[in-house]
Amino acid sequence: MAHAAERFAEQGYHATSVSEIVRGLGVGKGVFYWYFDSKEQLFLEILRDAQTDLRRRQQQAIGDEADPVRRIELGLRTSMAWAEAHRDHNKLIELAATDRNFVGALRRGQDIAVADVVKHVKEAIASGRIRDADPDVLAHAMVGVVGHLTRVYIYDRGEPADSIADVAVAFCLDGLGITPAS
Amino acid sequence: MAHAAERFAEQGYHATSVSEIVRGLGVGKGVFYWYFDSKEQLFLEILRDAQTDLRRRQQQAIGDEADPVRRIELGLRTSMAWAEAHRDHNKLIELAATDRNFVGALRRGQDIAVADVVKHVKEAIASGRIRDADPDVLAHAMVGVVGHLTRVYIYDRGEPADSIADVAVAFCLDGLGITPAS
Amino acid sequence: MAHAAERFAEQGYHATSVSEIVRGLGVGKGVFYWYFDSKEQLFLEILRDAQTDLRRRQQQAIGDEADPVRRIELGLRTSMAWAEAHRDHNKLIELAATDRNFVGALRRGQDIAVADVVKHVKEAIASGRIRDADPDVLAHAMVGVVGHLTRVYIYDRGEPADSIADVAVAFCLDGLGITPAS
Amino acid sequence: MAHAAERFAEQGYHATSVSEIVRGLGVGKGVFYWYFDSKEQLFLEILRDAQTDLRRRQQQAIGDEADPVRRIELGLRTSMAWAEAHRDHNKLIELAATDRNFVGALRRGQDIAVADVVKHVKEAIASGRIRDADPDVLAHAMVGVVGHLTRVYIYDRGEPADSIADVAVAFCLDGLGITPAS
DNA sequence: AATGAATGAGTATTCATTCAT
DNA sequence: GATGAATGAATACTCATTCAT
Repeated sequence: MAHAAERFAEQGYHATSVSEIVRGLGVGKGVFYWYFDSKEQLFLEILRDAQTDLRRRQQQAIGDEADPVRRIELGLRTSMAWAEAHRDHNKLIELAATDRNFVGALRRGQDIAVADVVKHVKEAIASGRIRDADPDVLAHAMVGVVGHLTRVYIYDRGEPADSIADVAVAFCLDGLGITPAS
Repeated sequence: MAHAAERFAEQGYHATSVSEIVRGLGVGKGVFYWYFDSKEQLFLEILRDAQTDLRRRQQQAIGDEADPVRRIELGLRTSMAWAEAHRDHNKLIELAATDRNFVGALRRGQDIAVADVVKHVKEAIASGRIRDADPDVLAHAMVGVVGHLTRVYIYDRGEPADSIADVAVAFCLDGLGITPAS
Repeated sequence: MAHAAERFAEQGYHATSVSEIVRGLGVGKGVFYWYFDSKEQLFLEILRDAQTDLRRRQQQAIGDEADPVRRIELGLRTSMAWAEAHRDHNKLIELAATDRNFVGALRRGQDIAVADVVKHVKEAIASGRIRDADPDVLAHAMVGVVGHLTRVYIYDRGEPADSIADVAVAFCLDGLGITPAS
Repeated sequence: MAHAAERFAEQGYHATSVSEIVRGLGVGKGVFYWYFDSKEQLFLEILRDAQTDLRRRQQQAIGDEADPVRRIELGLRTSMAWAEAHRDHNKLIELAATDRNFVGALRRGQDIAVADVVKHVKEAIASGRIRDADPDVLAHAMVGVVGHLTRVYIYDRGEPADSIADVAVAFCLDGLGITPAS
């Protein structure tokens, strides 16, 4: 799966053939179909693992932090750090977004991720720390910021995740209309 | 080109065959190759037209507005309105981002679009209206917000562009650290 | 036809499209089909003209020469000179030999050409100037010599026709078992 | 390869489709591309094998014959016998001569074959058995005789190789200006 | 468990030919 | 006489998937 993820990330789903994947591993085609029903299922499996892994990292990072705003910040930073460390898997997530066959599975995972953020946002709104707006939209806005900045700065321009994360966090927290913790 | 854009948007580039495009138009396969050198060139042509059109709309919308912050806001709103009216073309732009063959052409167009925004941001920073940060990153952050909210709310959930644009604008302007015009 | 002959000679029959022929002439496709029923018929027409022209040249060259051996020699030399001057048409003749659709037409012309030579050979045999062998075979042997030497020396190596013709004639006349005219 | 050679010989290279080749063998199209990179490569492979085989036969036939003139004669006879037994492969050689894509490969093989003959001719000239002329031209003249007589008499008219070989040999040896071995 | 030869539907593209203008 | 847009059958080639070994 790691090898396949690499190939998919580099060349896209269609441009990567099963032949190429197994050749790169030095195994026969039969063994591929022993473990996976189809190329599509392989992709979905990698995708699910990626989403699961990202979520676990975020939960670890947030730990038992009490401040919801701080939790949001940790989530954003973890996203970018994870994306930097897992280029291939993150590329797969982008890939899945533009393919009819995968967009469903992708969304299921993303809904969960967004729900996590929404929880923190709601809490912060309740305590007056964040301007009163639709928490769902706010969460998605942050997802958009982090995703795009990752793509442009970390992937395309090769900048370090944490320096760009500083700007992303500043933009997002301001965008949420944060009032400093009293 | 309109019909092809529709098919590409719906099914993706690879899943849409030349056969299908011409069949849907009730014409022969040869006529396709009379007008386009290849399926790839067709896609690129549609992509370029889409990017050109979006940019023209933005320039029209901004007109000769003097306030840079207001120009940014108009740009954001126009993006979302255009995306709502041109679902297919916007989908194509998303598609292009995940395909090696198109990402180059896409980026060329996007660099121009971002440069437009960066100009306004720089001006606003110079006049102290926006927090002093890398204008390039700020512009990209806004692109991320608008793109993602469009995808999720306008496309997937079918909400009207202007109501979601209000939230997007609020998030972005706050994210820029705007100080109200004195 | 001259232009088409050139293209066919250079690229072969299949590799030369009707589009290319008319484009090179700056005319539309319609006019092509006004003058010719098909690409195949065009080829056959050029072929027939080429064979006719070669034969006329040979008859002119031979004139009313009385000596049959001398007539043979003149025929051989004229063949090579003509091939040098009409590279394209000669190439077409070679091309026709390997294509089912043209080999029939080609053979009809070649049979006539060979018959001309056979006449001289028979006469020379009758007068004891040439060894008594099947005149048909002898004629074909000479056709083989001239054709192949033309291909190799005149076309591929660009040598002048008359110098190579000297050797070809010597080989052929000796091959016929000529006894010097008494 | 045998089946493909047959189809190519009968219909020509372009008129023979990969589909037809595999259909005739009762196998799928994929298996063709498992063994060959392309239709072109298949043709080249058959061509090379044919040329290699012909040369081996000639070398076997000549053995350690001491007389260069006799070696030439054996070479000529072997050529015609081989052509009779390998109609398809010989046709392919003719086909290759008129196709830009194959003429290079063809020539490489033919240069070797001619070089073999030239060696014998040179030796015979040195010992005064053959008239002093360019041995290269003489060799090519014989190639022309044998090739053409094969085409006309063995292939088109179905005559036995050895009877026509007698005439070809007589013509060629006379053409070389042979003086009987003293 | 594993191989890799075999399948065949599917793809992009070409090109001789037609015909409304 | 002439144009060139339109046709569609045909072509070489790919690749996810199967299955006898």
